[in-house]
Amino acid sequence: MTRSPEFDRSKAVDGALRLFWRKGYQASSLTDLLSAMGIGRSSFYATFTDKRGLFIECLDLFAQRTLDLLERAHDGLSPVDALQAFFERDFVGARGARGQWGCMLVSTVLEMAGVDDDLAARASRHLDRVQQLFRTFLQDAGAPPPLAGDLAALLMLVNEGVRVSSRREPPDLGRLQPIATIFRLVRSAIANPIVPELTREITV
Amino acid sequence: MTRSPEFDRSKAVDGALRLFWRKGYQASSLTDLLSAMGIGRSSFYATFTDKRGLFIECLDLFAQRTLDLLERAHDGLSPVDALQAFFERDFVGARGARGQWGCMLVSTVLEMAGVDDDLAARASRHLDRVQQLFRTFLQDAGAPPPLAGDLAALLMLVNEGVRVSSRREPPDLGRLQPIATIFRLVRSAIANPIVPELTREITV
DNA sequence: TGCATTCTGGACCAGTCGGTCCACTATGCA
DNA sequence: TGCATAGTGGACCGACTGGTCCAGAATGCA
Repeated sequence: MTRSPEFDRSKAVDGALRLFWRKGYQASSLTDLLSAMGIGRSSFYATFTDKRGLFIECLDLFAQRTLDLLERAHDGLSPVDALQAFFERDFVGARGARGQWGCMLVSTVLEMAGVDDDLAARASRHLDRVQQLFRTFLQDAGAPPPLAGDLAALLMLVNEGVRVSSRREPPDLGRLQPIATIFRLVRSAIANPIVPELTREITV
Repeated sequence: MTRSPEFDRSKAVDGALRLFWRKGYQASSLTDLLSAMGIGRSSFYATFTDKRGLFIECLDLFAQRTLDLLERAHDGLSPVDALQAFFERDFVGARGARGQWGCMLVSTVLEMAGVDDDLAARASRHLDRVQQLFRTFLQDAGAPPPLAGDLAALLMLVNEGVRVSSRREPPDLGRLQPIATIFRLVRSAIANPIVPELTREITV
């Protein structure tokens, strides 16, 4: 056992994560990755198995950070306020970084579905965990379980949409408006009983 | 002027569109494209400029078809019913084709943002046109213009989310539920005045 | 100091990419 | 029938892909 403990592994992973996040899997060439990580080719293959293996590590890390972010928003805010803050962060938070790059989980589902289904499924499972957290928050806010489930599924759709939308130019502040709208509707749905005559049978 | 009028150009474009739609731009290799189009390499470059040029043609065609689909749904249905039918179609319509492949415009925004920004912007502009159509429908349904604009933006977010979600397995029928939920809320918002105390300042 | 060990820059590999080119085929007209 | 022309299969190209390999640099220990 000699020689220094190599380079800073977690720093390298972080650099890779940022590149994958911004450009996706296929468009991130190994050469790009190496310079983003600040390491050489051999160090790369000595430390990680694959480009694909590294991607999986980044994907899992991204998911964990997202869950942490959401849970941390819960401190000091009411459940629904925390959710709304989480959604708004995608547009205004940390300009130039997470605010513009959308959600790596969503991008991965879209990029890899039909190309590498295992990767797509992995990202999809992470999204399910996020949706579960939405559901918990909504129940904490007083929504009865079935309604909480419905609204959580709806919020996940909106979330996926937000992440797509945040990649469209320009990062207009007006894009915050639909988030305000959906949360107005959600608060109203929790506060008021449903109005049955406005529902409509699903036509299949 | 001799020789037959080459192959069936529009059939070839259609084959390419289906491949691009399913696998995205980068993952569709030229070899895949040629076999999907049923033509040879030289015929390809004699007829189209580029892989990229063909992609643009397919993207525009896809957008036009989407707009047509939406307008055609307006025949015989109320504006909001037409919108809801359009959304539901993404999950149940034409199983195995449009039902599973999401929206090429949305996928393109995500895949190309930061990689080929011109393509991403082109897809984004098409999405704007779709959103305008949403707005028109909502105004036809009696929503005052500002509300119609808000709801159209929200529906576009949900639409983008739906297209992402439709690529996640399994194509569970339960995924229809959030669509029913959002349209219940939308109908309610059009029918009832807003409840001001439920709104909340946007925190920037 | 000198050895053993670990790490790394960069040459190198086969495979694939999008794109070009040309010899050949199939056709319509004289 | 034979020529001119339009269309095409497939060999070929340089560039780049992800991945391997090895010679040599850098280190800790004796």
